[in-house]
Amino acid sequence: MRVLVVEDERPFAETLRRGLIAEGFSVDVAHTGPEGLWAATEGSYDVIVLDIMLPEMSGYEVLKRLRATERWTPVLMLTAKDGEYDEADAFDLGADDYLTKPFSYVVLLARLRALLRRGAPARPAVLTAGDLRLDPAARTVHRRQTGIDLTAREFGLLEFLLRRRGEALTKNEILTHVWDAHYEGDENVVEVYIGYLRRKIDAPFGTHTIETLRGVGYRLS
Amino acid sequence: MRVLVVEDERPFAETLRRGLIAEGFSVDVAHTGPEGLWAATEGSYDVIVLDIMLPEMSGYEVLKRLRATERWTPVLMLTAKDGEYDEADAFDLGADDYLTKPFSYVVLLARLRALLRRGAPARPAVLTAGDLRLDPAARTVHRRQTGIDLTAREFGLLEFLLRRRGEALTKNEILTHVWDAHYEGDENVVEVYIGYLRRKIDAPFGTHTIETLRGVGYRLS
DNA sequence: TCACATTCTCAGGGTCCTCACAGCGTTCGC
DNA sequence: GCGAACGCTGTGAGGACCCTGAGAATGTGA
Repeated sequence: MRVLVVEDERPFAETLRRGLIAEGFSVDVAHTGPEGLWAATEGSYDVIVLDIMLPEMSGYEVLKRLRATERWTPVLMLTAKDGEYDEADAFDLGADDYLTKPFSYVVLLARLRALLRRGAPARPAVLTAGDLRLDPAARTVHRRQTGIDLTAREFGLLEFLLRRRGEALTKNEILTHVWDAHYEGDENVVEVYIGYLRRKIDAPFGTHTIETLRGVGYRLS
Repeated sequence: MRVLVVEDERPFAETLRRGLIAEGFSVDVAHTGPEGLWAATEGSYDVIVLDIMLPEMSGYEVLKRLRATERWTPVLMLTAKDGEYDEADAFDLGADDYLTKPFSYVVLLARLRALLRRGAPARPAVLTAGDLRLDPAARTVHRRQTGIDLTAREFGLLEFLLRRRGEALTKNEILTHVWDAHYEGDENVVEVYIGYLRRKIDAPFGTHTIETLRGVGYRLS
């Protein structure tokens, strides 16, 4: 099992390396963000331990760029308690687990093994946007700790928006994907359902996830 | 496989050249920025090794100008540890990888091979002009770190100008492309929307992106 | 069969965009 | 330096566009 450790504090990285090797892992270490990104992209690791505070390029950025290349190697992020970034960000970007420094070595090992057991997901199982999470398999939606009940249509719409997060989507596009390829009705039905979604996923939380692009369609942040 | 090496320190450039030839590459060397830019633009290389510190024109500038001509040859940048520019800049400008001097020759070779395997990246989706960026898919516009809100018409106009960057465009041409092929109204509407755009993308930033060509039309730098 | 949830249609109302127009400033030719 | 052509911009009307509440139609479970 190959592990990549991206960590700039050399003594700490060295301790980790030795410990993991003792456990039978094969370990590579990178000390900067770009170095880590390159290794993660080119090497074939089974799991990556990624510090958030890194020189030159943050772990945050490394993870983002790695996922942008469609590589879904499990990543365990190390976050400082008082850091600029937190767990929400980590999950948002596609981290599979995280640990807050300082942590016990035993816990790290346990989490690593858990990640390895799980294996690399073909693609992230859960779709997220900020603290909004949608699990297509379980057909559940959560914001923060709260579960949200959606009807089938609402769920389909939200899933589509999440899968194309950040893209501007026309009502027509939405209709053909969420409704039917040859749907003949009025586009207004999309507006109506966007309204329903907003009342369930935004209004109660004071958030503003779905943007209206006048004359174009909608976009999920 | 053709490699272009742009590097001003001649002994170092020569060492690189010999090494790469020994590996079976076909190698050209340029010793200044303009020379390198010309070679990169005119020749058809599979990969370019580009030093950042160059006489006359920095590697930074060479890369920017090369990408401005819509050439997406993979570029590996060589950065000095204490340099004025860093890796973040390199990536931002469209470098595909970079190495910090001093580096091991073996590492350079490995990275070069990785770049060649990956092949030339597809043309990036975003349209840019200086620090102005427009993403057609997301329908977003940014200048520096700031997001800019545009109406549908404004967005359509800016996208058209960006796609034909550097070209002189008559109002008529603009009307038929951004408005409608058989638009019957006054050409003044173009002037009006150019005005709107300038107030949003130029005035707040003290820039001057859209030129007026009196008696002709407009041109985006 | 009834009650309820869900989907979808429709129309009213508010908001923001688009564009015409006219006056003013700028540039250019003579 | 003058006049005319050209471009810029403030104002405001009209309308396209979006949101929403009401309720009909359809589906579903008890």
